[in-house]
Amino acid sequence: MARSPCCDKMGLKKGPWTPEEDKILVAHVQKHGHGNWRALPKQAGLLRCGKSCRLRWVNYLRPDIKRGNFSREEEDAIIDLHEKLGNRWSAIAARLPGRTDNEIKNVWHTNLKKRLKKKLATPNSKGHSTAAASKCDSGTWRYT
DNA sequence: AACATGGGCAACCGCCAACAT
DNA sequence: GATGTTGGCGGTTGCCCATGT
Repeated sequence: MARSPCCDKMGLKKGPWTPEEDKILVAHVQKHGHGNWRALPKQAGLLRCGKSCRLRWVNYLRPDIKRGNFSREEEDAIIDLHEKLGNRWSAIAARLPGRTDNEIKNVWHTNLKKRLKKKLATPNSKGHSTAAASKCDSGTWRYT
């Protein structure tokens, strides 16, 4: 299938978004919506590709996004959903209002790292590899 | 006080599926 | 039905900051 020549276009900005760009994007989306991400940056006067705009909006600028630390309940929900759904971050995010797939993915990776470290530090269950994880009834994780 | 290391997060890349022509 | 376009998703990378040495 054809690949979309998105960010490789010359003259498009990459890297962190500035507050000015955020303002422009928010104002444009609130006024016109985001029917066409590809056309949006041109209409809004942003030197970004549509993908970049969409990502910024979905992961950071959306008004319904809940910022800040994850509660214990949310973490438990992520763990539970991950067990059921696997790495379907968007599906998990859909069940956690105000959270984005990117955020959940980040949390998972950092938590997984922590848990792996913990597990290696306290090898109370011998012979487990690190290939897969499963939840025990106590809420702790086994990497089998 | 300076440097090294690790963690957390935002953003990018590449692929795929759905839709349009 | 074939081809092109767009949006969406998951994996990965790079930067910044906090902490340790």
